This record gives sequence, C-alpha cells and structure tokens, in this order.
Amino acid sequence: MYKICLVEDEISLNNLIKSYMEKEGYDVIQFYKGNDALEYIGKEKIDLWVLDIMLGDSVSGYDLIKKIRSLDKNVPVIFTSARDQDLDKILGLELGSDDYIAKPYSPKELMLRINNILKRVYTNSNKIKYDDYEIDIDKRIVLHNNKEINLTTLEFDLLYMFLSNKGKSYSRDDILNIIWGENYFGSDRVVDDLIRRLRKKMPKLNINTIYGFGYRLT
Amino acid sequence: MYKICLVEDEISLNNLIKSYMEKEGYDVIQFYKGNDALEYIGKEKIDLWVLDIMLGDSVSGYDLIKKIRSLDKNVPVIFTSARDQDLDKILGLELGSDDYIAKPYSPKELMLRINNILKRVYTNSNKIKYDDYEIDIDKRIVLHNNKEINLTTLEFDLLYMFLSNKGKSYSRDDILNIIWGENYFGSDRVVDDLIRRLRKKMPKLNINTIYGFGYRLT
DNA sequence: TATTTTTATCAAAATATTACCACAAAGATA
DNA sequence: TATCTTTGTGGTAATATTTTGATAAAAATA
Repeated sequence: MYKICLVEDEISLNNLIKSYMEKEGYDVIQFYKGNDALEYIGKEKIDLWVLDIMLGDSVSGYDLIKKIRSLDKNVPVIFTSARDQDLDKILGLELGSDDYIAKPYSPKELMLRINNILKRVYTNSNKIKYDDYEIDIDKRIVLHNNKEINLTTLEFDLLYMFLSNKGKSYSRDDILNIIWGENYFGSDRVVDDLIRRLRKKMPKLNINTIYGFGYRLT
Repeated sequence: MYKICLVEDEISLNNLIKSYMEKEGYDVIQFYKGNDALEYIGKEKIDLWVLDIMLGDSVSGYDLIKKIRSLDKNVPVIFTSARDQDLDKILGLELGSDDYIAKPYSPKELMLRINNILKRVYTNSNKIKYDDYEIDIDKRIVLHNNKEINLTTLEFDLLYMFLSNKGKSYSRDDILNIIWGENYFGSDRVVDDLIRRLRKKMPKLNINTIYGFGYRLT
C-alpha cells in the first residue's frame, strides 16, 4: 500500500482529497500546517508528497521540498498552486520527479495524476525496440517474443550504450571508459569478448566490427 | 533555437509540457487536435515532434507520422501512449529516429529525452558533405546515396585528413606522419596504395596527384 | 623522341586484428 | 561455506587489412 503525505492548509479541501485517496486504497498522512509537515519529514518513508505551495504559515511548499530533497532525491512530489507564476519557481527547482497541478483542480484529476505517477515511478516502463527485441531500460530486461533474455550487468550496459546512440562507432577505448570506467587498466581484449557474449545472446543485433577501431550498432 | 511541435489532446497536459519546453528555451507549436496538426505538417520546418498516439479525433498519431515521414525521413519523433500494445505498432514502422515514452510520464523525463535526442541528432552528428558523399565523422561512416561505403581505418583516416583541410597539399611525409605516425619507417609507397584504395572506393573524390610531391583533395 | 623519374595498379605475402573457446578468477547467492 | 553466475585471460583459429615487389602507365626532362 502506498503512503501519501498531503500538505494543504484549506481544511475542507484537505479532508476531501484525503477521503478520495483513502477510497483509492492509499494510506494518507495529512497536515494542515507547513510547520508540522516540516518536522515530520524523514520520520516515515513516504511514497508520494502532495504539497500546496502557499501554506498559511511561515513554512511554504518550497521549504518542504528542499528538506524532502535533501533526504531523498527521487520521491515524487506533486505541487498544487493557484498562482501561475509559482510554476516557474517550481520548474526552477529542477529536482526529482516533480509534477504540478494548477488550482482549482478536480479531485478526480488529482487522483489520476497520482495513480499515474505512482505507477510510473514504482512500476515504470521505458522501452526500446530493436528487431524482435524489446528492451526495458528501467527494468533492465530484454524480451524476445515475450521470452526473457538474461543479460549480465556488463552485457546490458553495452547494449544500452549502443542503443542510446544507434549508428555511432565506438572505439575500444570509448567502450572501456563507458562500461568499465576510467580506472580500468586491463587489456582491451575484454571488449571483444563482451561483444561476443552479447552477439551470442542477441544474434539479431547488428553489431558491426570496424577493423582497427571498434564496434557499432546499426 | 529548436522548434518543437507538440500534439496532445489532453489540454492541461499539453499546456504543462509546453511550459516546460519553453522554460528549456524551445520554440513550441502546440496542437490539441490531430486534424489541425495534419494540416500543419510541411508548413514549417520542425526539429522534433512529440505525438500522442490516441488523439480524441479521427486523426491518430499514426496518421501524423505517416505524413511527416513522407516529407522528411529523418526528423526525430517522440511518441507518447498509455497503452503498451501501441508500442509494437509504432516500432513496427521502423522509420527515422523515433522514440517512445509510456504514459504516464513525468514532464522531466520527457524533457530529458528531448534534450538527448536534439543533442544527438543536431549537434552530436558531425557531418561533412562532398559531392554525393555524406561523411559522418562520429559514426565513422560514409554514405553515397544512402548506401554505406565501407572504409577501413586507414582509408577513413586518410579521407578525414583530406576533408579537414580541403585543398591543402600533403607530401608523402605529411601523410605518413598523420596516418601512420612518427614511428613508421617503411617505404612511402604505402601512401600510393592507400590513395589508390580510397580512389577506388570513392571515385568521385577529386584527389589530385602533385607530381614529385604528394596529393591534394579539391 | 628517347630516357629518366615518378606514380598507378595488382595480387601474393606478411602482418595485424578480431572471433572463439575453455578455463581460471572473482563475485554473488543461498 | 558451498554453489552458482559472471567476468577476465590467454591461446589459437579465422579474417581483414596492409605492405611489398613487380610491372605498366604517365609525366617530366633533355
């Protein structure tokens, strides 16, 4: 069950939203005051925050997001605000997977947004397709006709490297740097072997050898 | 400044994304209806399309991509869709440098994707044209009427040497130093043969022989 | 024009690079 | 710890490229 923390100073709206959330099956922690919320941050693991920006209080939504982000860079946050110009400020934060919904909003709209975000952040799907392969970047799995192909970490990294720049030629040094990092000083023959392993597991991948240089996916 | 065309029928999402894009410095053309977008295609040069597949309209994202591709095979397109099975259809098209992002997505995620694609397609690719040849320095490939010409490492290096200083005359020693390095002490006849091979593979290249000195590309 | 010098062409030989495999080492898992 | 998976290594086979050397063609020279 997802735990949502709702911070909103309009009491009736707060309660309304809370009841919607609970109907949807979420566990809700509610605060009417920024101060109280600020103290609460970090005490429990929260899956999603819904923050009003203007709280009738010395503590604003901005203050809250700052503290939240200092502890967790990824937890999703939805801001609500009546004023358009607040949007700019939020966008200026450039942190985490934030979303924004303008007031007045319908509870339904908010709930849709929440469901979506939770699904995205915690289940996710970003897929790339190549021939019959379906590569899910977030889950780090590769499907071929709905059967999973088991790739090791290095193999997947290599595949991802190729896919993120289809057609680009990578020298062995490039590949060593990208996959093994700058501090690897072993032989560059490992690249060949990793290529071989990936080719073996995914034969339809069109990995060209560039003699005297490196490899490339076309 | 890049011009992005956004086609999305959810009005609030459309507007939200638009403001994100503008924040990032992009010039945005927005459409809520597939019909309007369809008419617009071809009127202005667009650097990137963001298309929702399901538009509440008789015109779908598929229809749009077909028309777009009929006019421009290379412009990048990002599809968005709530349904996983749409992915197969889109990727079945196998055209251009398309990408896919599953709904719901966070604006941030979309922006990241957009930035990457634009960078990759428009700045990262370092292309030189010569007659009908298109030389991509990063990919280390040469296209002639969209067909690839396979060059070896030395051949490509030689070509690159010539192109980076069109018209310049290179002595055999220059070429030996540039291509083979300072530590090569074999015969300088190898240059002749490399030139021969490059001429053979790229006959339209105007490589002049400077009798008693070396070569030059004009 | 005849001669000399330089360049072009070609294919076989020499070399360089990559593919493949099996096993060892390292790392992860139970 | 024992077991299983993944990664690195070294040797050999398979390939691709480059060099070489011989000869023909072209350009300069006298």
